Amino acid sequence: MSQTTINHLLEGLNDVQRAAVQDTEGPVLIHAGAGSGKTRVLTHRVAYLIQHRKVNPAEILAVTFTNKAAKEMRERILALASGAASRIWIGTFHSISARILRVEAERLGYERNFLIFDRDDQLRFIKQVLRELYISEKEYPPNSILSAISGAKSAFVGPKEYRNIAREPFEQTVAQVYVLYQKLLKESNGMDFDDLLVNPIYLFQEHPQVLEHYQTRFNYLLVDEYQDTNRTQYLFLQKLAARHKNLCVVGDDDQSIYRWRGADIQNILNIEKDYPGCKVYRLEQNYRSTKHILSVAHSVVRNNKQRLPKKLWTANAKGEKAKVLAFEDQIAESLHVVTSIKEELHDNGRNFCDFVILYRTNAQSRVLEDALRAARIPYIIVGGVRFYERKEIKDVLAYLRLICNPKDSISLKRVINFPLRGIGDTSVEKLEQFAQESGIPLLEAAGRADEVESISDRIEAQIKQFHNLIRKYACLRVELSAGELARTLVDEIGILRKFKATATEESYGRGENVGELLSAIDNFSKRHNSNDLEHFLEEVSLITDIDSWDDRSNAVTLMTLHSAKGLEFPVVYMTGLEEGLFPLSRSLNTNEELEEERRLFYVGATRAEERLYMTWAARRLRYGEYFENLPSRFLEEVDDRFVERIDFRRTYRERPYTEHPRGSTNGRRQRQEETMPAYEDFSQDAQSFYVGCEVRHPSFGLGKIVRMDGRGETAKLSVKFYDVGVKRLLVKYAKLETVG
DNA sequence: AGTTGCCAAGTTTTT
DNA sequence: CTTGGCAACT
Repeated sequence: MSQTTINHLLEGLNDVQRAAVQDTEGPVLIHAGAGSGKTRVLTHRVAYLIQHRKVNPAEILAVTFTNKAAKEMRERILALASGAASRIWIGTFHSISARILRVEAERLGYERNFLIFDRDDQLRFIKQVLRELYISEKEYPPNSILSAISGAKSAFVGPKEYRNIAREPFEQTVAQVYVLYQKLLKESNGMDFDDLLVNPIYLFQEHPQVLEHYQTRFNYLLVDEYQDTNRTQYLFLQKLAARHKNLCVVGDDDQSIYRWRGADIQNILNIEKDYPGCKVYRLEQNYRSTKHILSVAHSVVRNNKQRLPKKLWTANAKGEKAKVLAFEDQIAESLHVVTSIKEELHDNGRNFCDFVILYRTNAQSRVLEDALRAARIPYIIVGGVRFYERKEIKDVLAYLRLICNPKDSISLKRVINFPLRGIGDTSVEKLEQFAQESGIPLLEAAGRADEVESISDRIEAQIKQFHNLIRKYACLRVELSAGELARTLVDEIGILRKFKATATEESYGRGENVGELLSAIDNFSKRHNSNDLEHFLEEVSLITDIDSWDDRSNAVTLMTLHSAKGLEFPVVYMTGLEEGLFPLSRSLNTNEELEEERRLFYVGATRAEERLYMTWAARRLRYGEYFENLPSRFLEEVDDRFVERIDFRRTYRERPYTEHPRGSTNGRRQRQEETMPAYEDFSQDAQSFYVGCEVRHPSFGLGKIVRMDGRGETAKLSVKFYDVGVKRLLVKYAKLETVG
């Protein structure tokens, strides 16, 4: 490759970036602050490896956080390097593992056409296990058990180890379920998301020659968003890098926001210990945001104790001060966001796609949507109910999955009576029992329904018909493309006609969704020039909303703060900045959780290039009830040098402090007085409680309010007592007094 | 077997 | 305000 090309690769990089690109051998850790051009470093590094170090592209493995990021990286590398770059493996941990496991599945006792089960399927399995064990779902909620199992897998704790460390009754129950859950998954020839990460490690442990193959195969490893890897992912990388140690990880401890999902911040904090001789680079120049925006982000995140000291800087302009806007309620908030967008469009000549509206929880999107729709502003919403998780979509997919994988009993149970065939729960149970006794998959049992005495002839005929239907399509699969097959199937089971016949707006939408699914499959068939239904199903199970988010369409984007990671927008609205919502009240129990919320704020703020708006509402409708809110503590952590604060609330008459009969006089109380809007009946409260307030209860002792629903004497409080834990109390009845 | 309607519960965040 | 689960209908 010519010298000019190499220079071209290094041109326009700053000194640190250039050094990080050229330092290709051995372990490298790149601390990359928000907007510091880390994607640039990664892509240039890959291109540099190929062009300058003459590395075979097929030896490079690049791991990203989302499929979308993978796609982008591939495009950018292709632009820099030759077409050979298409042979690089780029993907998420999940998609890469799936790709490896497709080849190696049989070594682990799975079939190659194993399926990937999503959360919904996982819950069905858990429920089935609970039923078998006669464990009550009330006592042990399937959701909690699932999170426990998922947590264990993220920490690479298998069923046996889990059983050994399980102490409390809940954990022991989980241990029991865990074993059977895994057994059931395997019998269905399926893996859940976590298995995709765990199984390659088992594979490497049990088959050293396989590990060796992949170690040689992937000579250069690059990992993006390293701060959000978990223990299992760490082990995966460790195994692969053990020989050559050519591991380059890029991350930012301030942007670690997936601790709740098992991400282990130690992975980044300890990498220098784990990889002796590891080179460390710090990208601290930000190219994205104005000085003011960076200062806002920094003022908040600097309050975290668990963090590597650092400060981003930028040569960009100071820009406008960020805005902190207060509103009466969530309606006023969303209306103002719309007004502000219109102003920006008009005054600054922006496009719809320049805006993003961020929020902490998906439930907050509805009001914003309403306001945008009323103003006829086009918007795209990322997240919420995912397309591939909609009922009608999952039903059609369940057919396709069953056709691909006759062992998939979960899918079978989903569709055996959809559309209605008169095969009820009791018949399915009988069939299941028969399958279990004979040790055959459920579908095969369906084919032999005549052997089950207790099933009536009429139902038996229905079951057999269903069985034949699946068999027919299993055969057709060879002749038809995935698209044709799905279309024929949907036609035969007549669900589109059914949706049409129901003629409600809802069923109409469902029909449309199924139509959309069919064209997605068609598209896939064309794009891949293959009739491989399995590949489609795999892609579908690993796809996320952010992956399909189309940033070219000209619309305002709405998404959660979590989804926003890695993206940037000229104008950012961070909404719902209220104590209890952001930071979320559930995160106030431990400092670790609070710090994660703070990092989330940091991620949100650093998405902004030019303008940052932060809004909060004094009252917000939640669970169909209005809640009183205080502004988020994060807003108070920001210095007024960087923000302008505007209160859009109608000014109520000032309420003299003394009107509160028993108002205490500590500092906290006062602060609340300043920020709390005065309401008609507020002065009648015997006492004022607020989240974070310390209280005394005659029998529970001292505690702290962690949540407050409603106000006045009908308010419901969650109080975390230092001795007895969290209790739910009604102000009216509990004899609580404030401490101060 | 399937439909309707009531009640309870719940929301973090997602690969 | 929504969703899911369950019970009591048709």
